[in-house]
Amino acid sequence: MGAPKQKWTPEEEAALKAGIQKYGIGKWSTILKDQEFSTDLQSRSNVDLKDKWRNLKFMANGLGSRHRARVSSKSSQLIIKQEEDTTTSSMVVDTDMEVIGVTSIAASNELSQDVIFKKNIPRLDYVI
Amino acid sequence: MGAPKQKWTPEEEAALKAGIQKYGIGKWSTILKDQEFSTDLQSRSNVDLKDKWRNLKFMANGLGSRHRARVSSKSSQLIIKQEEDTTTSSMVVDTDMEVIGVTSIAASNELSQDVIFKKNIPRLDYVI
DNA sequence: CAATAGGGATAGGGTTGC
DNA sequence: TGCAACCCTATCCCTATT
Repeated sequence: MGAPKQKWTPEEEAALKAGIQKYGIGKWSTILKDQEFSTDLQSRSNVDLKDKWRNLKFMANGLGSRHRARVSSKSSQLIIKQEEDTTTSSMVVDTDMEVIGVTSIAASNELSQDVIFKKNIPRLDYVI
Repeated sequence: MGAPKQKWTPEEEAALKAGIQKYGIGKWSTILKDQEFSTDLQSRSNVDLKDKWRNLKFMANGLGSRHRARVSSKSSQLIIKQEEDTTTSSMVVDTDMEVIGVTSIAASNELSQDVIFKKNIPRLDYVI
């Protein structure tokens, strides 16, 4: 094992969120190359950023980890999908820099759903 | 609520140790997939293997269970680290199939420490 | 080939039952 | 009550795809 397990610090988490605000979801390498974030994220790879974001997403939706969410009943299943084209997506961020929402628009024949979440107070009623 | 506490048999324990000899520490799923061990370990998961190995490790180091070990003073703390590349690691096993030692070699600039243990007679003097 | 998405595996803290 | 066995899940790995 390269690193025995490097826990994410609040600084790293904040840098990741700020990077997502600036470039959008899925632009992990772009975020890493930005001097604004590269200092805090020095010890992280683009894959690390992807994995951490996945984890944050599921933490925020109030259902716990992604594995727990997968065993929920089909009727209440949350299927979260991101749109790759940042020009068609928007993000909502509160004053504390907590990402509270991401809305994406389906392109062409690709299915898409909105993902809306908040860190401490899940707003599942917003989710369709 | 989970499984009714299935105690490890000597056969299972031996299979686990043999698997570790063959593939190295941390290759739990690989061990389970090997037909040589899958029979004896049929009722065990990769996580079970990991947990059992952790118990064996702490039993062997003479400090008792891992929960007790956590309250020991920093100066006497044992920090155990494994090298992932099995081609650079070796293991020493006695005739009774008791794992008595594992030595790993640091790769490139990565720090590494040896872990040496014995089941009944701790050999802490071997640990640096 | 560099990067991303997603499934899968591992590590380590926490919990439970005997 | 201590400990072996088991659970939870953040982090890390592997592979397919583009």
